[in-house]
Amino acid sequence: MTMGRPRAFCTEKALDEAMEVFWRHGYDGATLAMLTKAMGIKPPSLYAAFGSKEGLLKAALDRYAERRSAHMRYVLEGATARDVAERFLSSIAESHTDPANPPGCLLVQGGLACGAGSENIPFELAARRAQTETELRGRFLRARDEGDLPEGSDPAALARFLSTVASGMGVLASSGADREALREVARVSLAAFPRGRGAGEAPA
Amino acid sequence: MTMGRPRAFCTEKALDEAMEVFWRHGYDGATLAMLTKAMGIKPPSLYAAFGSKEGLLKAALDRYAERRSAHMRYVLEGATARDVAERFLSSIAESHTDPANPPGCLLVQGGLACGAGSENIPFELAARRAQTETELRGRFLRARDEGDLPEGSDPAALARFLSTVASGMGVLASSGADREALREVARVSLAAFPRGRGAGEAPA
DNA sequence: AGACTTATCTACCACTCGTTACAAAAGTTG
DNA sequence: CAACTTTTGTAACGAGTGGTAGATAAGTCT
Repeated sequence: MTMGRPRAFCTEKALDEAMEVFWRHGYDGATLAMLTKAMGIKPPSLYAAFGSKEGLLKAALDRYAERRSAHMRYVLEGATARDVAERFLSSIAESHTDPANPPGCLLVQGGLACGAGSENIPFELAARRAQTETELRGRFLRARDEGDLPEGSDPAALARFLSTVASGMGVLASSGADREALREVARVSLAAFPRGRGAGEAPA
Repeated sequence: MTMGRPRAFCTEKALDEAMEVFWRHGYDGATLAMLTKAMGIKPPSLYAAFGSKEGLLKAALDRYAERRSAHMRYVLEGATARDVAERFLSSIAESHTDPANPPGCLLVQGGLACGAGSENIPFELAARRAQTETELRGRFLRARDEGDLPEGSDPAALARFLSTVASGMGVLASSGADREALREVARVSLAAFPRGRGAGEAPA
């Protein structure tokens, strides 16, 4: 098919390894030496395939989003706004403590602050985090139109609240909190969420 | 008084400048060049006074905790558990968007993930974050004993929830969210908090 | 004054960073 | 086969990293 010497490594497997390194050490903390070792390739192969360290991160972020999209679709398919919130928080509690990955969220661990020369990385990550909030807001706007949220509810505020709690759970998981701790936070958070179309009841 | 040549810079002023650099760029992202320039001193003075880059961070963290202690004392003096929660979230919304400081929380911005040679930094920051949760938990345990929380309430879970939301607000502020956005999150979060000793009402 | 103690500055250390020439290797195409 | 195209490994690039000698300056002590 394609001409020239064929690539000796699997791009997707390599991206998975790179993702793990960025996840565990952050963008600045992840060195080319770590990345190339984990990916099992040498620097020239990395640069030929991804352009730069930043290009590699973006490719890894794309793959991360791709992985998450199935979960997010399931979350948004919740019958009611409250179902959606419950699914969202539960899925976060599980995924952020999945032993197959570093703890927390790549979009948070990747880097909230970076050094000289990578100042744009935090923006990139923030933009990807905002994506989730946008999806939730859209779903909650629909829920309000469907009469699925009480009158006084603010769909945008609820979406931002959930997304903020998710970020907080990322920080918590990154500190070594176990799955049960995250589930507890999810449970308490859900009490802030309006029930059906009426008023709430006894929160925890 | 003390013998030898007197120090030509003010330790506390220098620490404030260093704090700002760590806050804005994270531990790994903050280079000695940035730090010495901001502090207005040369590397040997820095090392004589603080021992190492890590020593400087810890000194800055101590100063950060000192600054916050007054706010935290005010928060814990709230009459009821709900007052405490309200004061806590409000104070976080204000302080994390204080234009006098970089956005967010130093204990989050400082570094959730670090590179080789500074793997212990995230632990240090996590330990300091846990301090706040511990203080809240202590206050809520007292509140329960005073009959200030409903029967089924879990003081530890509530403390962890608030501390998690605070971390999330740090991430949000770091993404450029304005003060009003954080206040909104605080308001919604408070709906998860039990009212008085009875059941809750219509949340937002 | 002179001995002593501590801080400051200039210059530099060994090392690591992200990135890239260059040539050899491994394929496809005529 | 030879021409072409792309990938791979070795080795290195300049720039910047955290950290430090060693000399000098600026004070206090006897």
